[in-house]
This record gives sequence, C-alpha cells and structure tokens, in this order.
Amino acid sequence: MMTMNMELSGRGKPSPEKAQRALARATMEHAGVEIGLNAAIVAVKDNEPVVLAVRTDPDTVGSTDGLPFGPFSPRDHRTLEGGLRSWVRDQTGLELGYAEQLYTFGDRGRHTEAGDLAPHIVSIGYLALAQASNEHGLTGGVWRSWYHFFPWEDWRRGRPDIIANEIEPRLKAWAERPAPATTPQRLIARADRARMCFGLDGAAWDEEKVLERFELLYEAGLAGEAQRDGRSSADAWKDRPKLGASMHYDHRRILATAIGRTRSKIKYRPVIFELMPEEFTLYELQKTVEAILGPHLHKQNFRRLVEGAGLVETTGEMKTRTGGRPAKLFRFRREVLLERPAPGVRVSAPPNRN
Amino acid sequence: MMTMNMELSGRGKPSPEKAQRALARATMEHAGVEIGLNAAIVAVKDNEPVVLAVRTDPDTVGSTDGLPFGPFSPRDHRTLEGGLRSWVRDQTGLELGYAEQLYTFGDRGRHTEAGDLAPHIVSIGYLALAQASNEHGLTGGVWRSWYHFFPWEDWRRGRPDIIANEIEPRLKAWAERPAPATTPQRLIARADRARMCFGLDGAAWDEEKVLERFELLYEAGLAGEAQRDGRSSADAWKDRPKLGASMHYDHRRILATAIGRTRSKIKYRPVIFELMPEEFTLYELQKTVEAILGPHLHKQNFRRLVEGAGLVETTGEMKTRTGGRPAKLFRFRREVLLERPAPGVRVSAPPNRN
DNA sequence: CTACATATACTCGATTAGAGTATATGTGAG
DNA sequence: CTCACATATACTCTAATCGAGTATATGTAG
Repeated sequence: MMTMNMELSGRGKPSPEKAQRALARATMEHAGVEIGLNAAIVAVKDNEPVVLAVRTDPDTVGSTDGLPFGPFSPRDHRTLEGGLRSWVRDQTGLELGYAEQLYTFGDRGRHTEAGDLAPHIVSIGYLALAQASNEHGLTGGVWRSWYHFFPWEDWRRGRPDIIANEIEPRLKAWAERPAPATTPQRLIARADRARMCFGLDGAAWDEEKVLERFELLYEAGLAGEAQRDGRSSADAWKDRPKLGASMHYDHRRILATAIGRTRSKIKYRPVIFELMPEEFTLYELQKTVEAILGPHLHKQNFRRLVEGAGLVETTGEMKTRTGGRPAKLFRFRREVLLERPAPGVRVSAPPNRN
Repeated sequence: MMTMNMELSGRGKPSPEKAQRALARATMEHAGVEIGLNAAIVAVKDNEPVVLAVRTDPDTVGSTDGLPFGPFSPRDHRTLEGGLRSWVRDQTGLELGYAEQLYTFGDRGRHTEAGDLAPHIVSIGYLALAQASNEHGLTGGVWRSWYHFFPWEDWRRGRPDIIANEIEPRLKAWAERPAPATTPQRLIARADRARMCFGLDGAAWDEEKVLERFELLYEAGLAGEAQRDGRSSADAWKDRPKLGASMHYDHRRILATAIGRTRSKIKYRPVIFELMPEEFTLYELQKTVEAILGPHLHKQNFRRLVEGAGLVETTGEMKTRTGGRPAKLFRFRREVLLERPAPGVRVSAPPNRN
C-alpha cells in the first residue's frame, strides 16, 4: 500500500517521477478537492492489446500496477487535456496522439488504500490511443496486456475458461446470498445481472460491458480491490485466487471504462487507425480489431465491410512474406471523415458464442 | 452579464437560491480547484423536449438562463451523484430518477464571465431524465424547450430555416477567412467541418452531433457566449442576431452534450421510458421519440420496431378520444433488460433529409 | 515442382429496413 | 342516424445488408 505523508510541509514542486506523492502532498494543503488525471494509454503490440502501467510504489513488496496519473493544476494548464499531455510527456516520455475523456471518478470508499479520512481526490480518466511503433522515447512504465487485468475479456481463443471455472460458480454462490436490505427494489436481481454481464445460461456476451462486469465482480467480492477496500462480500473468497491482476486505487475501473469505450468507439469512429502503422494489410487490420473486440467477422466479410465503407485505400504496394499469397498494403482513407457521419468498423454482434 | 463580487468576505452558508454565489465565494478562499456539479434535467412536456433552467442572477436585467448547479463537497456526500441529487432536491424540489454523468468541463477561457483570473471551477455535467408528470414539487427553475437554446436542432417540421438563412451564410463567410496560423495541420478544414456538422451541400444531418455543432458555432463567433468571452471571431457578427438563447458560463455546452447523449442513448438503452408516463399509446411514444430525435420512422414501421424488440407490452386498456380509432395502451416491458444486451429504439439514420 | 498458406473474388440465402396499401374503429358534424 | 374523417393496426413488397460458403490467385518452403 502507498503510505501517505500526513505531516504537512511547504508546497512541493511536482517532480515527474514522484508525481503521485506530490499530488498527495498538495491535497493536504487544504481540505478541498484535488483533481487527478489518469491516463489509460492503449496500443496493440504483436496482436496483443496493451496498456501502459506504472508501479505506483516500487519500494513496496507485492506492489501492484497503476495507471499513470498526475495532478491537474489550472495555474499551469489551460485545459484538462493539456495538463494530461504535459505530465504524460514528463512521466513516460510519450507524446500522446488521440485522447478522449472517459469518466470522472469521485466516489469516496471506492479506493480506500489511504483510509477513509484521506483527502478527497476526484480523478478524471482519459483514454489515449498510441501506435506501438511510436514508443521510441518510452522512459517510464511498462506495457501490459489488457487481459492481464481482465482475463475474462479475452475471447480470441473462444470463451475463456475462467468464466466457467471461477466466475460462474462464485457469482452463483453470491447470487444465492441475500442482498442487503438497503438494496432498492428496482434493481435487477443478482443472478440476472450475472447472467447478462457474463453471458451465463445462454445469454449473449456483449463485449462492451467491460465496466459492468468489473463492477459486478467488485461488488461480489471477487476482485482483489474489494478485499483491499474491506468489502465484506470479499470475505467468502479470502483464500481463493483473485480474478485478474489488481491495480492501485480505482485504476482498474478506469481501465475497464477505457476498454469498453475503445470497443464501442471503433464501431462508429475510425479510431482503430490510431493503433495501426501508416500502412497495413487487411488481415493485420482484422487482427487488431479482433485483439480489441474478440473474433468477429470471417475474413471475406471483414474485407468487404472495410473496403465497402471507404475506410481504406490501397497504397499500390504489396506485402510479401505473409506466409502465402502477398497482400496489398492499405492506408487509412482520411476523406471518409468528410463522407460519412459515423465511419467505423461496423462489426455487428455475433449471434451467440456460448 | 453576471457581475461577480470580487471582494471577499467570510465563508457564506450555501443557500439553495444563491448556491452559485456561494460556490464562487468558496472558490475564492484558496487558489485550488473547486468542483461544481451541473444538471441537465430533461423531460418531455406536450411533445416538447424541455430542460430545467434557472435564472442565475434574477436581479440583473437581460440576465440569461443557466442549468441548476451546486458545489460538490466530499465531506457531505460520499458520491458525486449523491451530492447532485441532494442539492437538486434542495434547489428545485425535484427528486431525480435516472441520472448519468456526461462530461467534465475544466478548460480555462471557455466561460470568462468573471474574467480569466477567476478561480478555477471544474464542472461535472450530469444528464437526468424526468417524467413531466412528476413535477408536483417543483420549487425552483422553469422548464424551457431544448430548441429555445438550439433552434437548429429542431427538425420536426423539416429543416429549420435558421440553417439556410443564418447559419450557412455566416459559416461560409467564416470558412473563407483564414484560420489562425497556430491551427494544427491535421485538423479538418473549416468549410468541411461546417458541411459535416450542419449537413450543408447535401451532406447527411447527424442528429447526434449536437455538441460538435455548438462548438463550431462558438468557434465561428455565432454563439452569444463567444462574444461574451471576447472571442475575436465574434466581432464580425456583433450586430447580427445571436443564434439560440445563450446560457451562463459553459452551460449551453453541457446542455448540448446532454441532448447529444440523450439522442444517442435512446437508441441502445430503453431510457425513453424514463420520459414517459406509466401507460402510453404507441403514437405517444413515437411523438416523444420524435421530439427528441426529429421525425424518423413512419408510424407502421415504428410500431413493428418497438413491438418486435419486445420493449412494450399491452396493458389491456384502451385510450379513447384519440381523435380516431381508440389506441391500445402499453407499458414498458422491464424484462427486456434481461433478454437483450442493448435494447433501445433502433431508429437508423434516415437517408438524407436536406 | 508441388504442397501449403494466405489473399482475394464471387455467390447464395436469410434477415431486415424502408415504404406502401388495406382495413378497423372510434368521434363529431349534419 | 349516418357518414366523413382521423387515427390505429395489419399486411405486403422490394431493396439492401449480413452471415456464411465456394472458388480461384499467388506467393513461399521443401
């Protein structure tokens, strides 16, 4: 756990390496609210979707990953996004390209590492997309697979075993236990939530519901963070393996939001090309889409779809050494932005893959 | 314009009516960041989509509307949404039902009513949906049509004249003027942005791009807020009528975000029923959808769509006095949430309505 | 030179979306 | 009382789209 310096000293200059400590210190200076910016920086490396993770406290044994984060100071930066870009540059050496705001997390009690009396940090989560090739200057952080934190989200080799072996039985047990009396009547029953979130009992799997799934696991005490935060629901699973790697604070929630947003957004905006090199084959494009979404379309239809939507144009070049017939190289066709209101990789939901 | 009291006195207790002044004052007390929560509370009254507006400063002549807003104090409220519900109750007497976070606005220079040196307020915008019938206890604020603030968004009687008469010529003139040299190369040209946003020159109208359109008008100096904020682009239109009613601070941006979110969300979540009474006819449902989206489906297909998706079930009752054949009454079928991953009113974009 | 792997083109049937036609059943004017 | 009218509801038709399959092209590796 991160230890916070409770004695106050004068205002500390934020240093890139210890920005989080600076943030904690700055927060002490008044009893108000401090703004933290969190970045889920996403890329695809070797067909694996990855996110940039930092060790929040490298000195402690058993420490966990976190997302890069830093304070927002309105004195130094005119915009939130500008502030984000600035300290991401300082902390990691990366120059962000595409970035969008995700969600603002401000609930007390969701990240109680420092105790409930800690100063309040409202964290604004951002999603950034980067090309794996652009990482020449990476000075901090390490790329980790999405699926290291969310193994149940990886459907590329079919339904992940962890769902049937760990998630389904534990959620069913949790659904059997009575919900607290304070639960509003309008809420959907635990068993139904589990079924809809994880596609149990023949329900469809919706790859966009990443956050709903994580929230459910947290509530049911199956996420490591639940035990850390002292949720009583976690007691039942104290000795069982945790599901996916935990992260600091509520960073795994932010990452879940980022994954869900990425998955939905590539369907109506051409953001997939933010993750691709300048030139690529259609198969490489498909593999990238599938890394993010799970396997969807068969090859021939993916081709028809992408070309038919005017998303790409050929460069005239060929890529040989593909292991078979050489493939045409394509590039993103920017003009599509001027032609269609919502261009994206329109893969519709597969019928049912359970 | 709102004049702010720049002399500081002691801490004022926030009173419902003057919560915004309290917020401004509280913000003065330290140089940090203050969190404000803004609510776009939406309902549909008599087939008109409305939002709850408050006069931010009733004493000043020519004052403008704003959204209800209040400070977030982590001491008093565990969650952001809890804080929102609490002061909405205090300020307006409304008990919010459905609410979701929209976006966090924190850019300096976007709302310079109090000058660029003003303390920094980061405002978190929320969308809330209410049934018009539930307003028994309304004690503050007044319902205003969306289209009072965004006349160009109202396509229920065809393409609004304001687009051809005011927006198109002024945007074309703006596109002729050179963009500032600091503009990044990757940005889309002004003329193309205008075309895509407002469906000029035969481009399709995308009803979801509400925020993009407002941002463009602001940038081009056609929104009243641009002149208020001293944007030079507004100089060219000093004497021309402003487009839509302005709002305080950046509240019109938040409302634009709320409208866009509502328009997109009803297509994949059954939130339209948050705006409907318990029982309704299919035609009333269609009129409500059209109030929000603009006219879309013809009656027969809308019926097929909504019934086919399992969104509604008949109550067995009929509504007479419809002016024609009596209509069956329907209610929302909650079980659809357990059957489909993304149930909503799936009206696809109309071909082209220019 | 041939087996193999991948790329690419084309076909087919089922489903769906958009739009039109036909019929049912109230209200209200005369 | 009756009939024009307005709205509700059912059914049909056609084109586009989607998922899936088949066929063919063109490299590399042994």
